Amino acid sequence: MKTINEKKVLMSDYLQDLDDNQRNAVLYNEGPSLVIAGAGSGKTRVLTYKIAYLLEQGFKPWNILALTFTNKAAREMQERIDQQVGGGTANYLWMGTFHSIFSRILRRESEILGFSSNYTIYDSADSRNLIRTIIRQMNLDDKKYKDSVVQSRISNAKNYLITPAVYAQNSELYESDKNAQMPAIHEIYKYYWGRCRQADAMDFDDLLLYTFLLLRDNPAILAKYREQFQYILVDEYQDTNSAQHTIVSMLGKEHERVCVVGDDAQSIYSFRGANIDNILNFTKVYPRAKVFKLERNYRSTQNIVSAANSLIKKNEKQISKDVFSNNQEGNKIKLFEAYSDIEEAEIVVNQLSELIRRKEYTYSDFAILYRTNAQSRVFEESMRKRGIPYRIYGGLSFYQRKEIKDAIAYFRLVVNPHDEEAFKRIINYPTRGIGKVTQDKILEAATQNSISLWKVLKNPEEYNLAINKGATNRLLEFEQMIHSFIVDATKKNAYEMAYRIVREVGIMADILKETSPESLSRKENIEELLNGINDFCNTRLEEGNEQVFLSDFLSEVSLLTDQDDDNEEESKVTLMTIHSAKGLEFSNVFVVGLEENLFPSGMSGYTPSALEEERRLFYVAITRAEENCFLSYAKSRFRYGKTEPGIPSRFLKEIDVKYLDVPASFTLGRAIDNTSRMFRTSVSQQQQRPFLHNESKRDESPMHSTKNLRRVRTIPPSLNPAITGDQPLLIKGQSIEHERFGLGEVISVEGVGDNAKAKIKFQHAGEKQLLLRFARFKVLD
DNA sequence: ACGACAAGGATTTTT
DNA sequence: TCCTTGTCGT
Repeated sequence: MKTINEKKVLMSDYLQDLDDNQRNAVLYNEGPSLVIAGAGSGKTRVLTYKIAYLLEQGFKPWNILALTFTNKAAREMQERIDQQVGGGTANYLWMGTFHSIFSRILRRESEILGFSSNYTIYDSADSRNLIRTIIRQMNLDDKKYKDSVVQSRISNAKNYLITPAVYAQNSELYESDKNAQMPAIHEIYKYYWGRCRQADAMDFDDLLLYTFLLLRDNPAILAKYREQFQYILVDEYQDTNSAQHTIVSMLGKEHERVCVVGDDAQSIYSFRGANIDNILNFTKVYPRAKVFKLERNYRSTQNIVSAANSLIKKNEKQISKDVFSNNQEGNKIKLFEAYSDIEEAEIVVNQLSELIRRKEYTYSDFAILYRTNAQSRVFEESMRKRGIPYRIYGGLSFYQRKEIKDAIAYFRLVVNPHDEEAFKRIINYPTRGIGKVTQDKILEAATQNSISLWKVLKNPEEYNLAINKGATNRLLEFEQMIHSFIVDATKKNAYEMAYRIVREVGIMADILKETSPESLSRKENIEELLNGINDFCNTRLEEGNEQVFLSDFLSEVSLLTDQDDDNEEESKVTLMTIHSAKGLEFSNVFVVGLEENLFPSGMSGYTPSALEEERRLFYVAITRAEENCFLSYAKSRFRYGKTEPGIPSRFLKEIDVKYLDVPASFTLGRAIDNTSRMFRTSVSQQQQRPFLHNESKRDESPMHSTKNLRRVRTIPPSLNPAITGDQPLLIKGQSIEHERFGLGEVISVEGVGDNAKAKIKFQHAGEKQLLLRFARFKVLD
């Protein structure tokens, strides 16, 4: 079905792997270009081939800036480029997420902005907590000032490059805040800004905003990066916010070798500040821009593509395009109607098992996509009953678990003692008799004097901390403990430090004093974390770094989320939200819960622009399917502890009916049938409900404990036993197999014993310098 | 300092 | 209904 295959491509003929439009997009590099890449049209292929082509044309990898939204996308692209150009060249590309690339720049240039190069990155929980603290300290009514709302307003401001000073002078913002009963937001923002600076911390939005300020206010620095980034590529341009858009324009200003790739029809992140106008207006901002449209869908059947087209046609705001498929016509999209959410799950699971039985699909060929995570439960239950293996995406990620955050908070404090959020998190965890009263006093003193909590702790007398002898001693003890870590952290490697901290600080002891299954899982998580740090160290050492510090680990980890590609062998049905499914594809897709007030979401307020985004979301959902797409809705649904009636989603009527296979009972446009709602609460419902929750509670913990842990590999930290002797282990010309880099040949060896290094040329991973003490490999001949 | 209990809220979430 | 957060009593 796929006309383009994934085989390794030779330099000379890879362009033949592209269709005309793709090839034109790859070959045009004279000025700005916009590649409109319809769903399934080979967008990543164009990007990777383009970069390979640029390298071939003589661009140096470090002169190419390629920005993505996820680490995963960056990683995948890097791998694919590496396969094409080899030699490890791809490692020198400036390729990564906006946030990781910008944080790299900021660490380098931090001083001029008044930050240290070890600045902490606050995640959104940190920033929300700080905002909550500030609201309280300002004696504002936290009923009116909801931390999440304030946070999102501040975040929005930052995404539009509005600093606190500018915010305070903007009457429009003030009016809007006043109307929302929150006239003091500009002040909260001001304090929040100052507090982050005192803490030597940036939140995610700051990484963009400070990059902008850096470039705007320092012509020499701007010139330097303009010169460095000779070519700029941006993936998923429809998801960029104003800050990202502006920074890209600044960097690309002179040469305008800017290529952005995206699909306006798949813009589904406006709630995170993404501005669809960035892609819609690209040609206005860059009048010379050449537009390439990739309209051939290689993924889905004609029916699926046509159905999706007929839906998205209803949107006003879009770039005209004519996506088509030359694949088989395929089956119509089948619509299922269910009485209840439970029945919906039954129908879906039945259909799924039937297809597996008949048509040689395996579990991993199926995805169940929904609008909200809460919808997963019934499907889980249904599949569990039938013994169908499944995997749920979403929920708490590894790095959001309490024990992991606790441990990392210690690491953070050691690397940057001014980190307020880390400080507050662990000052009394594990319990060491520093209670709320003492903490509040420290916080007050720090706020009054505009300094970090750590400075107060270092110098309690100077700030007249009115605390008793006992508390003073305990604070001193804490300070000394952290101090001793700080001293070591610039000498010892990250793993050693982390291990020591986790043990000495008493986190492990605290976890182990319980014996529940949960605490076992917590212990395992901490171990995973340590193993991950160990892995991280080893990788860095193999790459030739002399030493790897805790700060090195932290600067990476704060921008990681574990959108793991899980290497699970077992085939499983995928359950996820539509948002998380973007970019993925499955043979068979079920899009469920197509009801008013759910999809489109009731929270959207049904404003025209929100509805358009919901519609795009539906478009994304349908276009995930390669062969079969199924839609379903339930006439009643259990939500927030109550059963609620469901009306078929308006979107169902928007798909041209000729691509649909609808049940006899379903009349498009019909008003809901009142009688059918009444059935919902009858027998089966009431018996199944409690059963469902008991079951899921019991079974979920093992599922969750193993879930998401795959990010870090569990390899025991051991030195390579073969290397401990003094004799040279490797000789030039030998073949080895490395655990991560695969087959390779020894090019040269230098040093002996612990310091022995070898240069290895790997078949796929390019040339690498390995410190043999740490490298994990075996000699082949 | 911690457990028990009530109250309130409840999309989506690449970093 | 479930989760998080805050308060109260010990």
